[in-house]
Amino acid sequence: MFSIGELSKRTGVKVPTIRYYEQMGLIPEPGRSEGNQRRYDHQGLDRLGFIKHGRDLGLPLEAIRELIQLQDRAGAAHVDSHRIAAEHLQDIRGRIQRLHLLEQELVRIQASCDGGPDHCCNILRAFGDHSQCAGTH
Amino acid sequence: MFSIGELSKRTGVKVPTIRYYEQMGLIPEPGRSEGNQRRYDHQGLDRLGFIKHGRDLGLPLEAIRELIQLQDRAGAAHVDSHRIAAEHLQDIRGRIQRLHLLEQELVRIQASCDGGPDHCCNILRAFGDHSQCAGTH
DNA sequence: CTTGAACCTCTAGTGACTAGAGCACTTACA
DNA sequence: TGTAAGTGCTCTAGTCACTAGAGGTTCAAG
Repeated sequence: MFSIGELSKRTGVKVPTIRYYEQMGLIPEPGRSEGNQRRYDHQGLDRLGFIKHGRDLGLPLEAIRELIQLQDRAGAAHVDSHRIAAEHLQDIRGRIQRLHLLEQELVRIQASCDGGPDHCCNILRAFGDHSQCAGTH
Repeated sequence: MFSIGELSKRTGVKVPTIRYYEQMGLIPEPGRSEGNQRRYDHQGLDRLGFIKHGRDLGLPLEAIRELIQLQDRAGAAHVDSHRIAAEHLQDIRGRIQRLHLLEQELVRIQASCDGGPDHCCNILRAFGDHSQCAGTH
């Protein structure tokens, strides 16, 4: 049995965040000490570790909540967990693509001014002028 | 002179968002009709277009606010606007890199189950188990 | 027994909007 | 000139995933 601070240290999740997860119903309310302080065991540690990993992977809390419910009733878990993973993968690939477009765009904006001291900088104009952009965004 | 709805149509920025930008001080308070409705001209259109483009590029409103202030006092704009662009480019490249790591990670998680009907799916375990991950996140 | 760190609850703030309530105004047509 | 639809107004509250702070209590080491 250990305190919320200890749990925080072991998982890397900040103390207020742990309380927030509890409030959101993502982790069950733990037992308490005589003085009303939270006391956790390895189960709490596992659950929080699962959430942490999901968050690090960029899953929204709602998706994590779904996965947790799947764990609890393991029967139908198969198809759904694949779906969640696939959806998220698609989402991430879309985000990567969009960021690549933005990268190109910013490179173009930077190139619109060579940075020389006597040069009239039109980087601001480039920021404002969408019509110069190659892609859509 | 045109209404907020017309401005919204021309820029692709939603009406409540325009009002929000005004509230945040990103666009000046426009003139009003006799009945107290906002009336815009091409200046308002340009300003909002600038903000829209910046947002599409992923700049936070604070960075856009900086750029707008640079436009107003054009002297020192040079160095600062380059700095803002460079910072943002760095940020975007970092995000792309992190997303690539997550992509690999999700592919690995998906591969941990071949999806066959008799297969014991451990995709949930893979989600929970950070120790299997290649990279840090 | 004392001290200081860690804990408690509660409220409010972040960014960038979005949604809704409950009204007022504008505009096109009869 | 009347009216109805559409658009506009302000204000408040909600979103997500936390984070910060106030003001008080408990725990653990010396």
